[in-house]
Amino acid sequence: MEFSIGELSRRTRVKIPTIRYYEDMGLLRAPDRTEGNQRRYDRAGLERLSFIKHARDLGFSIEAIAELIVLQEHPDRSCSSASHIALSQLAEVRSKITKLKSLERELARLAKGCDGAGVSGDCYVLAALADHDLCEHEH
Amino acid sequence: MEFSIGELSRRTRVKIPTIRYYEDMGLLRAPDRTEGNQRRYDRAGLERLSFIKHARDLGFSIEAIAELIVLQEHPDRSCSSASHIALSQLAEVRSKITKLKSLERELARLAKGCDGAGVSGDCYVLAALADHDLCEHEH
DNA sequence: TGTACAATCTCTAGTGACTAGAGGTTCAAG
DNA sequence: CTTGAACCTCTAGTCACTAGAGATTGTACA
Repeated sequence: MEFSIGELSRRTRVKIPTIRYYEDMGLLRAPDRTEGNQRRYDRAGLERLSFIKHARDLGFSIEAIAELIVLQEHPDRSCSSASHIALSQLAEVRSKITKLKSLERELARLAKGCDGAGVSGDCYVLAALADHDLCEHEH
Repeated sequence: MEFSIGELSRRTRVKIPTIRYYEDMGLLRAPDRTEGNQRRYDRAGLERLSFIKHARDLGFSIEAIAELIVLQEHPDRSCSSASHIALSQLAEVRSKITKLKSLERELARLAKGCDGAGVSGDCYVLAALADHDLCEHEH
């Protein structure tokens, strides 16, 4: 079973330039080529790219994914760093959520103060941005 | 009252290269210079930069901030676009929160499956990333 | 007034994770 | 054998900065 890069792209929903980018970054092995120099992937390539896609969707960085791939290729090594990577990603996601929630509160308050009907000289959005004291919380 | 760029940076907690970047981007007016070509800011510059910092902290893009500044400088114009900008920023923040919450659930599950004690051949984190069927939800 | 040295200047290049486009070549169906 | 979709490489652009080189200036202290 052999796939062109387009076929691989369709199956994984990863765009073609992104696939080539992952190859450049060393996440994907350079696949075999046709005589005319076009990439031909096999099942292993498909699985590897699915792994990468899945990890990217979960917000892992390219660097973290590279580490995870090394672990995957050495099934005898301790997986403590895999666990560590996942936990720190989780911590990061949680801290982002916390921050965004505070932004949400602030923005909702801001937006409620202005219905867009007046002139900008009276606009609460602009006033609040200019004067931090109008904020309820620090951010 | 005159500030050097360093003093302005200290007061606003915006880094010096970032201040110069905002000037390049047209968010900050080019301030007066000393004879030796160093920037000297006044109160207006400080207030403008505080406005920008505040908006950036709330996640507004440079482009959106530029629009807000135009409105600020024309107090007679309708503020409907200010309201629109704030509302769409709010919508974006909310959609990010939703996405991150779903990632959080998935990552928590992933991390719980591996305590980091085993070898990576048995690692649930790696297995789950390789096989999407092990996920509870689509993402 | 001299001298250190911290602060500032401009400029280029790098970050992460792609995306867009130019200009050329190859594959596969009819 | 022809057509045209798909592929190739390469460069440059995105966003909002950040880092560093190499030169100049401002200021506090002796």
